[in-house]
Amino acid sequence: MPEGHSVHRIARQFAANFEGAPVAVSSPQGRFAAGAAQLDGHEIVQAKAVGKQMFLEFDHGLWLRVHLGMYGAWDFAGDITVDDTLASAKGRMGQTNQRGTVVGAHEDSPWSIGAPRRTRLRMAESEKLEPELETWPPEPVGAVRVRLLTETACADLRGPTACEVQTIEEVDRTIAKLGPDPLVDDVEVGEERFTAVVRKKPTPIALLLMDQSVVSGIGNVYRAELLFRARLDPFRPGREVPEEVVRGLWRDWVHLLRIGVETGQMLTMDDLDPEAYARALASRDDRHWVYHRTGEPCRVCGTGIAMVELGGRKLYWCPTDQV
DNA sequence: TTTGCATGCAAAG
DNA sequence: TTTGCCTGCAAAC
Repeated sequence: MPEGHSVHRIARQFAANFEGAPVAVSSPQGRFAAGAAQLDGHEIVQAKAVGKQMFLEFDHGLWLRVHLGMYGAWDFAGDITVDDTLASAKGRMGQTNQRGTVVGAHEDSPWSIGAPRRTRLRMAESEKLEPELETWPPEPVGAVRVRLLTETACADLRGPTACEVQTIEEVDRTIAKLGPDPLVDDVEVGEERFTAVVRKKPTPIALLLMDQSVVSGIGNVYRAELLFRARLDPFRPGREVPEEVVRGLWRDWVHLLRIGVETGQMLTMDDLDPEAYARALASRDDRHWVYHRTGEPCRVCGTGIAMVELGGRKLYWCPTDQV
């Protein structure tokens, strides 16, 4: 269940492991057989992420567009190398806590990015112990929509909302519909675009933050946390939010997205004191200000965290602090 | 053991 | 506005 940070990490994985070599493209599940045939045997020349969408450019000018949606995930296998920006996640892999649980198994790792998938993680661990028992290429697990396979690396996609072949014109059209992404667009230009749009709309700011045509990459977790960090009423119409507060939301998104891409986790309490922050890092249940904390006391004022369904998604906020 | 929920979107109705 | 995508997990039986 990825937000923008996961998709940028996936694109970096492809850039580090799949560019510049012929890729066997197949659809073990069958639903993408025609598309796979259009790409099979070509080289990936570029991996690009914009918001929650990822695009792989092949050497004959066709692109693969993937959107993971709620359930989608990529599983990587084989000789997967990570660049420096992903190395911290690799370092956490295989670490165990006192109960023997793999720390970070729910988080993005070099081997699995997207909705939680444990199967491939276990395979990656057993591989270290008994590499001679591993088969290559690995047997597809579940409904694999598309498999990208080089001599040394394998990527399986399951459960995506979107997986299609596009021309460059179609890619451009898709991207044109998206709001600014701090890791794609110049952050100053992005701030102006975001601020101008928000300040015109009568729509509640909570809905605008989730609107991918207003700003790219924010999902339900980051939405709730950004609003709390700004101490902003989620229902305030965009055009009634003071300009400096709107700009602050954008700048905080730039900040949180960078942390998310670096760590593979949606860390939103970095403004805590160091001790509390360390506790938050260590515990999955203690990680957010308001997200998924209905009825629990606000970490600042103690008021019960409120929740309503807005636009089909759950919105969490502190009715006392967010005004 | 079963049920329902979930970090999201697009297509169908 | 509703449905489908797919799967892991937590909560309820």
